[in-house]
Amino acid sequence: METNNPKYKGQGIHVMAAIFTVDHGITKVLLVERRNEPFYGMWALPGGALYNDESVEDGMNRELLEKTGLTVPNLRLCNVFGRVDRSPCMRMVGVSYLGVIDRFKVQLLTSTLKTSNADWFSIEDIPPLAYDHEEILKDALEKLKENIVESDLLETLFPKEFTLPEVQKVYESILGVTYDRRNFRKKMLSLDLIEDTNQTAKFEGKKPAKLYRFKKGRKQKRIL
Amino acid sequence: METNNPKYKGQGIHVMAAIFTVDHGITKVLLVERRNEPFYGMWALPGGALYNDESVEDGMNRELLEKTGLTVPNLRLCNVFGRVDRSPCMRMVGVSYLGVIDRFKVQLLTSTLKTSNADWFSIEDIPPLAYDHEEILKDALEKLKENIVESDLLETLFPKEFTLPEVQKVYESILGVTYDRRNFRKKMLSLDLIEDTNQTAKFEGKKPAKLYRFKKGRKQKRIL
DNA sequence: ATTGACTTGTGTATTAATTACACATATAAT
DNA sequence: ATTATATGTGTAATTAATACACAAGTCAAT
Repeated sequence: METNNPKYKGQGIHVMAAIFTVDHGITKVLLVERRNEPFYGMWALPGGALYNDESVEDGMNRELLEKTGLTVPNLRLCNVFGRVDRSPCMRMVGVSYLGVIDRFKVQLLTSTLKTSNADWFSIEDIPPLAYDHEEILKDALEKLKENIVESDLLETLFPKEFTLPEVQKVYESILGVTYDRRNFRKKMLSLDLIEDTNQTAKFEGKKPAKLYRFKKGRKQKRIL
Repeated sequence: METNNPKYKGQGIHVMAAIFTVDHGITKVLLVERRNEPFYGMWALPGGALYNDESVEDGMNRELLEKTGLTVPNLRLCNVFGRVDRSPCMRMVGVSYLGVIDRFKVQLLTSTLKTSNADWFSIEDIPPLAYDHEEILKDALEKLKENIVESDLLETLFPKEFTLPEVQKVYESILGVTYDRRNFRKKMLSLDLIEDTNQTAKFEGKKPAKLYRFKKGRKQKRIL
């Protein structure tokens, strides 16, 4: 077979994830600090080399768990990075994934075998990244804007109850726009996606906001 | 480096393209007949193994050219197929691309070193395909429906002049819907994407239709 | 040359969706 | 009690999408 043809020899697949969160109106991304060469000490998107005995998606989930302790639902393919020289050691094709999660509802591993730190960085203030991860992150942010209008990605951020001002703030942060509160509410309520829980919660400390939840068994829908 | 770790050894990347065309109102896809094992004699999406000295995109373009003689502009990433056992010989991660082209404006190579035939197949009547290409094609067709509303994909089908009934028929074929002629025309003309050439051509043999062309320097736009 | 069949081109009225906009209410802090 | 702040609510205006019918250019048949 072609395994011994030098044309194809020594290729590998690199998976990495851009996991976003919204923290008090600031869109942030999850980065890890490398404990090994190459790029020792630099920050990077969590990820690593794909094993032979796992699917690409399984590899992505394994790497995320190993390097950050997180299991992120609704991960989706983001892009493929295929430049010949994008990795200094061997020919690695990069496959990026996109996800969102509520950083306050998960516990981050800040040190693992291969990472010496992990943290959330404002997308306005990203340190220099290993490999071509700056390009990959920039691309993922564009895809995030296209994808956040999908209801199931939103549910990943709000798996239980949520208030409408919370949801609005997420959209405004990620998309970099502002919406009229009445129109946003009207739109969300008209989609038959969420239901009132008849409870209230304080979102930002003043008048209590109504709590909603996603309806069961709904279809994925475009929200905005 | 990790090259000798059996966990990562013997991985490869497979690129393949789902190239669509619309032929007299029928959506068709380009397939090639394999001249080699595995899957000898079966039809498959054009593609092959990525070389070490080429980017993923370059590899896709090379494979397309080698196996079909075509250069397809505006090729775009479609999906990644990462199951462990999707290729019988070695671990191959599949990367699929999506494109459209006017089959009457290109010359197809019907026999090459690795293919004994190439042809356009109605998407309603696809033969059994090699590897997991049936799944990949089905996925590509869904993505085509999402992507055909982009102006630059449309321009690949109509690089020079075109009539509005032609464009409408393409949409109706690919999306499987019908549009009111007046509303379709109004929408297309309102987008500031196309301009009148002040010429006419016969589209389907009766009253001559006006010829339009895409404006230069326009931005990509969502059409429907 | 006339007729019939076929396809293209055109405008308006209706409906639906989006946008713009102002005030009352619940809570916390003083 | 007063003040500050964030939440909840309805209606009018604008814009976009949809529904719909007839005239005109070409070709083929007579």
